Amino acid sequence: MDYTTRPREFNFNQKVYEIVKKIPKGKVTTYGSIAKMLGDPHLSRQVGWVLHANKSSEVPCHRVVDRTGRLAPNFAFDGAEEQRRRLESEGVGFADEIHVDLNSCLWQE
DNA sequence: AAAGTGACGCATT
DNA sequence: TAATGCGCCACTT
Repeated sequence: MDYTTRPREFNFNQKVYEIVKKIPKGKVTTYGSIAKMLGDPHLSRQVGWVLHANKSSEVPCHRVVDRTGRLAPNFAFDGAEEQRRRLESEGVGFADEIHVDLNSCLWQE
């Protein structure tokens, strides 16, 4: 990481990771929620960027969806199907093929 | 260096 | 109700 030119970004990334790691099993959260927890509701896009940059890692990014509950892109993991499968096995309910049931599974501090 | 792009979200048309 | 536009910020070309 380049602290000189991107000090803010570095800190932001760390925070995002910390939050995502805290998501309990069987729950999901949204990019917007994470951004809000960080203090700036408008950083939702960056949250997505951070997760994409890290994708498959120690961070359970499959528990992060957009504000409608829609699963992220087919580009992540092995495809949206894989993500849905993982979420379902954790007990996350689905409204339809690509939308989680935020009503009962949305996690918030 | 400038413009285009994107794991988003909200307001407006 | 659906479609479009704009803000936000880092990345890529």
